[in-house]
Amino acid sequence: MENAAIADIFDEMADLMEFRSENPFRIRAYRGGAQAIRDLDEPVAAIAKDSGRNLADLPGIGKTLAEKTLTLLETGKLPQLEELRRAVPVVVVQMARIPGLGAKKAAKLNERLTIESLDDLKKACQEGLVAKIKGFGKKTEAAILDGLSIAKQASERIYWAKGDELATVIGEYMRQCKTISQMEWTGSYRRGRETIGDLDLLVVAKDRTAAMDHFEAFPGRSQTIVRGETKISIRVAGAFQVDMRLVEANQFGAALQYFTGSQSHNVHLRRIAKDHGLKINEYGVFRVDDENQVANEPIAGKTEQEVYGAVGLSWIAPELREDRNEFEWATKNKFPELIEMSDVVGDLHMHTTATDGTATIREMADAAIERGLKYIAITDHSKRVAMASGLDEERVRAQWNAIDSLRSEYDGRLVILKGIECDILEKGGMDLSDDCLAEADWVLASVHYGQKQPRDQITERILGAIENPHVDCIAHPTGRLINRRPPYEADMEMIMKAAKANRTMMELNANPARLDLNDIHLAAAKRHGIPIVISTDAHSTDGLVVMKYGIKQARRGGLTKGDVANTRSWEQMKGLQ
DNA sequence: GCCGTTTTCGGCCCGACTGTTTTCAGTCG
Repeated sequence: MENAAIADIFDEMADLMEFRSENPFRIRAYRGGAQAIRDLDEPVAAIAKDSGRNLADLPGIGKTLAEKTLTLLETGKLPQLEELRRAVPVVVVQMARIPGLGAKKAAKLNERLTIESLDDLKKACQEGLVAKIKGFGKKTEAAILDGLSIAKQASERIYWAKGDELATVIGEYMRQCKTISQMEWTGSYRRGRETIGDLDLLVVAKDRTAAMDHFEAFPGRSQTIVRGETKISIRVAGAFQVDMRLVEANQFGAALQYFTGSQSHNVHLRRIAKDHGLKINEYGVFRVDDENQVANEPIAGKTEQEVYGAVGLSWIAPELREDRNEFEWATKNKFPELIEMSDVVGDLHMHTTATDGTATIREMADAAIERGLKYIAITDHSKRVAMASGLDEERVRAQWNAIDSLRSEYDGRLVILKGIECDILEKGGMDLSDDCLAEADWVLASVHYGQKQPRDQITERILGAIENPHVDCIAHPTGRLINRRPPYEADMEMIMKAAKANRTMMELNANPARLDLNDIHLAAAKRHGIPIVISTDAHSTDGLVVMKYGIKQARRGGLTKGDVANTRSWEQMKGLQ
């Protein structure tokens, strides 16, 4: 059983325990355990097998969760989970996803009314039955009816790239509001998570009412969820939630830290503050005396640097704030110097009109020069990908000849490499002959068919490609599409060991729907010492723009310039192959 | 359920907003 699957089970247990009003700290412990296992950069199964190590030594995992993990590894099942699933009706879980309803209210509704589906709930609201229950009223009833229609949309997380577009549009609109003197996006968007659940804007404004009015007048707004003294939430583009918080200028750093999260990062930071006799909230850092009295005046808060500095830590890049290794690094002030967009000098995965791209080699080359790149590899599909009219050996050689004759024209400006994205066949082996692959400057190997093969089979296929001496890099190594398609069942630990042993690189595909490898895998690859290649997989000249999303993901994985191969010149790259 | 320079019990991050309340629970982040 993979780490992610075990983590999902602990998370589900935490969710279900909420419906049973269990001790909230016990619930938090399960969530903490889930995160600890999800964030491991090695398989928990490997630790369990190692007689010299103990699962309970992992932070956040104690005796109980260690035992449950072992049970899951051995049997694939957990009796306590089955029990919880039986105890909590599915419809209650569904109800709790409606904005405004939580576990407690959903459980109460189920207890007082006969509700077996969301349709039953709708009917109960329409008949006025909900408003009669103690603790519920007319407004809650109306809110549930409203929430029912957007429950699915509202709970959907969007790609970071899509969030980036929205944030840009809203940001430009908000900048027209003259009373706003300071403004910054916070939350998971600032941390660069691959998906975004909502957007959070932090603002300093002289006239708060005017700032809120301006926000509420955003042309894309469909609804105002709440509006108070310091916080307003609206829905835009259908059901997507955008929050704005107003703070004083001397609180900006504290609020920025607070709202950037992650939640578990904040919990950890506040615990450290407590040990220092301090208290951190969104208004600043405050001294707490022996009597537990909190001082009126903050000792820090204007900048994030001040806030972290107050507890003896150096500033932590938002991409690292997931309560993984960042506090250890901050204590020693030994952070990885995270990669920057300007470090990238080459792009080694792109398509042309020869297969499913929309631009010619020349157009891609010109676009690459405009972006300041020094080299690109043209990597069209191989023949197995018939849908994209993949290249057979004759056509790929013709393309390489064309590249040869273009080279002099681009001499000194851009190196164009003869590449291929060669399919790893379902039955194993490469789609083009070794003789052919040997003629290429750059060979990507990737799985497009038979993605649902069992673990052993698909792992073997990928291992075969890694061991092929002509293959330079494994493209989109897990095949996942965010929110749409799960990763291959492949054994990533085995794949990484083989990649290291065979000097095969691994791709971070920067397409916002892929971002493959993910942050955890990137950290694992770094631990193994495998060079990562960040590539756009562009199918048009505009497609080259996605490199920035890859950089964001790489930073979350803790990668430095040195960890990423295409920050080197092509001459130096050849040494890695 | 986890954890320990307060170590085997007793804590566990912190606050805004809403609705239905007459002082607070639930939800959300």
